[in-house]
Amino acid sequence: MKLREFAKQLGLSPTTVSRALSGYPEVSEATRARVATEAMRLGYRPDINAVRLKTGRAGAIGVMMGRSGEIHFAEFVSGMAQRLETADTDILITPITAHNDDDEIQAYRRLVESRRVDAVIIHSPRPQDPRIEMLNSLGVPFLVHGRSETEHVHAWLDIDNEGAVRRSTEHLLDLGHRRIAMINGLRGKTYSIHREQGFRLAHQERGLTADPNLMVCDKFSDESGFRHARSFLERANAPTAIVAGSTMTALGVYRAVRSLGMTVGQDVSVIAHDDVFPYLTAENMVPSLSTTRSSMRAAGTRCAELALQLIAGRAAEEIHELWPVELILRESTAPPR
Amino acid sequence: MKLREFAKQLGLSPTTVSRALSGYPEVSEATRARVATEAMRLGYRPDINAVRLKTGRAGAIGVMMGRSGEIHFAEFVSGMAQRLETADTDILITPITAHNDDDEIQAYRRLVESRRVDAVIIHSPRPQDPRIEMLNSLGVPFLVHGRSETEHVHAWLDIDNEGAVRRSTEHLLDLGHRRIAMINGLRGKTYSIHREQGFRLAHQERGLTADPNLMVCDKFSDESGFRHARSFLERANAPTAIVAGSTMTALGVYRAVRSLGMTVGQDVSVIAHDDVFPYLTAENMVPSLSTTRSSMRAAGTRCAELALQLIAGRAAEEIHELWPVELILRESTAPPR
DNA sequence: AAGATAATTGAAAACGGTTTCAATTCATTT
DNA sequence: AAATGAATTGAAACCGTTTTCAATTATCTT
Repeated sequence: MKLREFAKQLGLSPTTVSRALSGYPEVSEATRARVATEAMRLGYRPDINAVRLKTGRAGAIGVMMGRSGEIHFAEFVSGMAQRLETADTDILITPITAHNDDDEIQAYRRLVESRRVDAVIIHSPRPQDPRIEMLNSLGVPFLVHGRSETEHVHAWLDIDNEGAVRRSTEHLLDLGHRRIAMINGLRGKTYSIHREQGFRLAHQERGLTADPNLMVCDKFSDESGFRHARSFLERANAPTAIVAGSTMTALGVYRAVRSLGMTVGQDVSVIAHDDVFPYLTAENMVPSLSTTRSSMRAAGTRCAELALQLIAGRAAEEIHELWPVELILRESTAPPR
Repeated sequence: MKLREFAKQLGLSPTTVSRALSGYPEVSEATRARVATEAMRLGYRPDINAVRLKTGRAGAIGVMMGRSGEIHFAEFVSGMAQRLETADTDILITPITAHNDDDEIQAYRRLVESRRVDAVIIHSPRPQDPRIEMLNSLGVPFLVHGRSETEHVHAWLDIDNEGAVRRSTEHLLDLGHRRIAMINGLRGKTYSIHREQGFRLAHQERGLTADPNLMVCDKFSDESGFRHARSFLERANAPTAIVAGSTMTALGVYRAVRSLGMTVGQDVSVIAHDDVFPYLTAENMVPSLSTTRSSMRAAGTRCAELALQLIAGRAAEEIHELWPVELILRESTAPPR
């Protein structure tokens, strides 16, 4: 059903009906109520594409999705959805399939220049991330989930990765551990750099030096956790504690520890960062896993809110949120043997 | 830049430019090439909303996302993206937040009646799923990932859940197990029913009866795997083998087995269904996990393809794909003690 | 009750493309 | 060279809304 037709059935002009449905003030309450009721009854709903064309608003936020099945992705998007369902705003998923930066830039251009989205959210930036300058020059509101060191203005929300790992490492050092390994995230990402910084700082504060041979970067997966932990623990001068990048990594670490006939929380302490996945909880692991915790879902919800604010005109330079991280001690960390 | 302006710069009419870019045959090759080059150079790109309005095609496929962080979701969508990136078709995520069917139906109406999407994909249907009749009556092309028993016509793609569990169970029975437990998926979903059927059939074929006390339904998570396995194994007449719903469930099952001082593959056999997540591989578990395997990402890719075919006009009644499942035996299944 | 003001309503012009139909150009045939 | 048909191009209508501006109706003053 079209507006024309619907308006005629009501004996009103399309103008008035449009105004009534869009909440304009100059329409009488009686009329508005009648229009709303009838729209429901007759099932009239504006063609969103006409609305978008006319208003210039796409009513959608774009999210870039990396090629590799990202474990965080579903939680983040689900969090976004929670905020956006009352905002009549859609979530548009765009795959980043590109192998070179140029292809990636084309993907953004497509989104923005053809007016598919009003704002874009990008993840896991690098310190000098070309995407940020790109989006800036495209003139589209965008939010960075994570941080970058680029001088270009950008709104961002990040968790305190440095503080998180600093605190986990301090905790392990306080327990008496002196050889601590870290299985970090992907090399080059800002969050990995921050985590490494936290790791080093905790050591420095105590006059110690983090051992570069005990630091490694890799993707967050059970398999990489296993492989690296195993390699660490088989060395002559094996670490007595391991800082893992995610609960999934920790899973592999646990496995590696067991596979060598050792016990987590006794022979080796393990602590990890937990993004809070409903299907894998640190508390339930055996032994329960000490973590730094920050909900990925909550980040998604907040990022959606901030993106809406950007669209509404809030300045990017005033949107910088650094979320603290909870330290939760459980059974997997204890003094070294 | 608008079409008018761009066309003027080229000294052509908007008509010709539009045709050149849309690949219509009646435009000379020379002109087409020039238009394409200049579009690239000057950065012209049609406003997608105008195109959508005029052509009536939304250029997007809608995917419903359950509220609870679904572990399968990212992989499925990522698979879809792989197919859709060359089809100039977007993926629209819509949260199903509804607690009652009515809200859910409203969500579909919104998608379809306001022409946001050309097709919809729904997941995990129940045997009598009201969504199917709903989408049918809305007249939108839709694809069901999973199966339903409704008499309403619908296109679907499903894996052979019954066959998968039948084969895993047969395998366990062949090894000599007689008390086998199953930790199934969510109650009421068709896939859970099919799996239960496979479980029962494998028993029946051998003149045995599946024990209803050893069958339970729950969500796929590490935690539920642990809880149920634990409860099974603590019973007087404990099972010697467990069929788990997912690798995540299996993780919990492994944990439960260990927590009771037993060993997977020796005291208890475990087999699970594996949707193939890049961050958690059955092969790497210790002991490596026997599975029935079917790639969720591949399903996403194929569902996207089928959705495009539906949009192109292919009849729903001729789209029914039942995917076989691989049985992969590893170390977690062995004869009972 | 008339005049002024405020509250509602409607007509028509966009928004930026696509597509129908008609006009023009070009190549081919006689 | 004229006639014919094919290949290109363009003018204008239209997709379904929103919004500007003008017109109408209701309410309030005096």
